[in-house]
Amino acid sequence: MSQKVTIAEVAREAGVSIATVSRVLNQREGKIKISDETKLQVKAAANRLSYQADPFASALRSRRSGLFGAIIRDLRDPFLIEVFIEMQAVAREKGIELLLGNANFDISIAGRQANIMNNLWFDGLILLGDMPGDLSIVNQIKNSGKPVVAVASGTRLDLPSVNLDEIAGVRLVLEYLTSLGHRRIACVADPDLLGVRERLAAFGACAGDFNLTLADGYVQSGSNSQHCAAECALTLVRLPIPPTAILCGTDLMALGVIHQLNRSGLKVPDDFSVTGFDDIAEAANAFPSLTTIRQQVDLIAHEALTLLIKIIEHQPVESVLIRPQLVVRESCHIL
Amino acid sequence: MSQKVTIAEVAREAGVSIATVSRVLNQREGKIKISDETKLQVKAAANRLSYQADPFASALRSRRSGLFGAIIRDLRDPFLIEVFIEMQAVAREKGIELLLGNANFDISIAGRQANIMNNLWFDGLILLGDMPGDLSIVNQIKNSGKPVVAVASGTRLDLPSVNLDEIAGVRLVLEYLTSLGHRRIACVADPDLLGVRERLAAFGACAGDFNLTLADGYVQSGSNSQHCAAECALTLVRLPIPPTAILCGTDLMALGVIHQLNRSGLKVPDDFSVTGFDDIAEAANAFPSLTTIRQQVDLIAHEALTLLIKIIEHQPVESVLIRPQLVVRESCHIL
DNA sequence: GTATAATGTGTAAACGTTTAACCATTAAGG
DNA sequence: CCTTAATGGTTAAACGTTTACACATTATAC
Repeated sequence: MSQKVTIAEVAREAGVSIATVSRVLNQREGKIKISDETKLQVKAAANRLSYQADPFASALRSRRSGLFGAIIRDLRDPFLIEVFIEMQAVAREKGIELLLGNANFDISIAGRQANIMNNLWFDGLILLGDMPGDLSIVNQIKNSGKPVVAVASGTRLDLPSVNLDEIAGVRLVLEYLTSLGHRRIACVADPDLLGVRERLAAFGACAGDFNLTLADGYVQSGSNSQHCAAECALTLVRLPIPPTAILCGTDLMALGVIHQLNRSGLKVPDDFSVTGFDDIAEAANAFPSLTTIRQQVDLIAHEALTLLIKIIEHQPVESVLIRPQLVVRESCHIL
Repeated sequence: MSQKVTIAEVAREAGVSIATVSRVLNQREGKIKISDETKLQVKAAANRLSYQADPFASALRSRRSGLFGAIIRDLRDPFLIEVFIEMQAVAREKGIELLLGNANFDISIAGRQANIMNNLWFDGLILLGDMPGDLSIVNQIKNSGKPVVAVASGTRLDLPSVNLDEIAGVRLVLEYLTSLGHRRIACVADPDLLGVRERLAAFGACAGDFNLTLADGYVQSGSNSQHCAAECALTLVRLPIPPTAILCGTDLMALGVIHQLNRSGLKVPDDFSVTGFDDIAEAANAFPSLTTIRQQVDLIAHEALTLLIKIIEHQPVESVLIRPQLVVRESCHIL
């Protein structure tokens, strides 16, 4: 229950002025130098009194809070969570605190209002995962003038962004599957996710290049959950001419597909080859382990934060496209 | 890029004093009344200029930010995530913003420091899931004098808390399993989780009451993930006298066990009955769907926030124990 | 020996609110 | 008609920092 100790008391204790204390503790000695002796004195005093600068006063005066905020589309999405965790680590290294603001915030008007309020606390904002429908939220944020970068949000957002090169990713998968002899390749994806929608589009666009039969019903839509993916899988295997391989829009859906196939007594990869996207942690532990496209989470996190900091410092920036990697595991089989 | 519009400008626009604007916008007219006419005028002016109070100035003066922070043990834990999402919703209803502060924060000293810093932004703190090992962080938080409540953190924390009545939960499961004729019941759990540890203890304590054979190797430990649970399951089925039912410490582990059994060609519930704990979303969608103990997430969220607000208002508080519910689905079978 | 620069520190003015204390004006009470 | 109470405001003092500016002192140059 320690009473508030202010900078003034530290100053008195150290026998210097308030300004000096502030300068020492913030290491912000631009033109101004402070003797090592005083520095030590101040730090000692601050320690003795266990002084903690009041963040509100500090932020009010300096117009910066040292807080970044992430707005995540869906807290239940394991990939986005991985990215967030990594970002938090990277931010911490840089002396920034990354908080998770609104999550699942597309639910209501109330959510949007709160969202705006929220932003004011943050020096910068990260949009994680693509934002729902009408983009009005994104526009509000853009108009607020807060530095912001979009991560894994699809490329059509007109914001500095970090995204996977979706087309390259899809090409990697198709190259691999066709090299195994597959021609009847189906797709299970959630078209609500902008990034995934790009994957879908790429799938359609590349199909020709790889000589694929794109039969009716080969593109199954469902929302990004194991449950929905399972239903899509059922539909696919019941088609008159079922596919031999199933390309899934996310690992989460791929896992759902695999579970459903197992359940139906079908073997992966013997009867069906299955691929994912993202390379979440569970992908490696699944049975069979999942062949997938890895998004390098650490790279994404690093690029995003670097971008955001550049924006804050008014440096020129360019969006970055992350190169995908094919991770071959057990879920695909030669035809 | 709207320039900052201050309360002074709103006051001028509305033709009233700064104080009046503040009062109207905060609805904080304790003894003081404001005519409806002026209220309208002020609100209109604020709207016209799209005024947003500066949160730092406001917090500095009023000593309250309207921000609550949650510190979550593990962002990958689906149950904790559910609780957080629900809490955020409840908080929003009350005009509070709940941010997710440090997550997975047990990783390093650096994390701890940041953690402390962080707390200063918040009016109140929620500890979500139990905190790692040495409790030094918890103690620091306690000493900081910040209002705090612990949620799903086990009961030995000496903080106002909201917890499941673990013993009652275990009894429910055992009652159910024994009523189905099971006597050889094994347990798969992560003893690192305080709450789960209590479940384990309850299991041991109740075993006698239910006439159970608690053979060697019937208690398998692993960390709270599908992967580890799968390994535990393997060990169990290979025992000379394997159990007929497996009680899992969390749904996550139960799912891991089920997947592993499926994989090994064993049938759930025909060959083994399996139960979970928590009732996460996936429990209902699993195959077979999971019989489990439901923790009422909405109730937990509501109680936690109510508790925290009471503490902030210096009202007397008592920890609450949530009554568990048995949810019977398909994963158990009569012996 | 004066002019100029470098170094280290203090003074005081912000930052944009909230809120205690005060002050008119009108209504009610005797 | 004077006093008291209620109503609807205003004024100005915080809140605890950061930081532009001024100011000594000492070092360096010429």
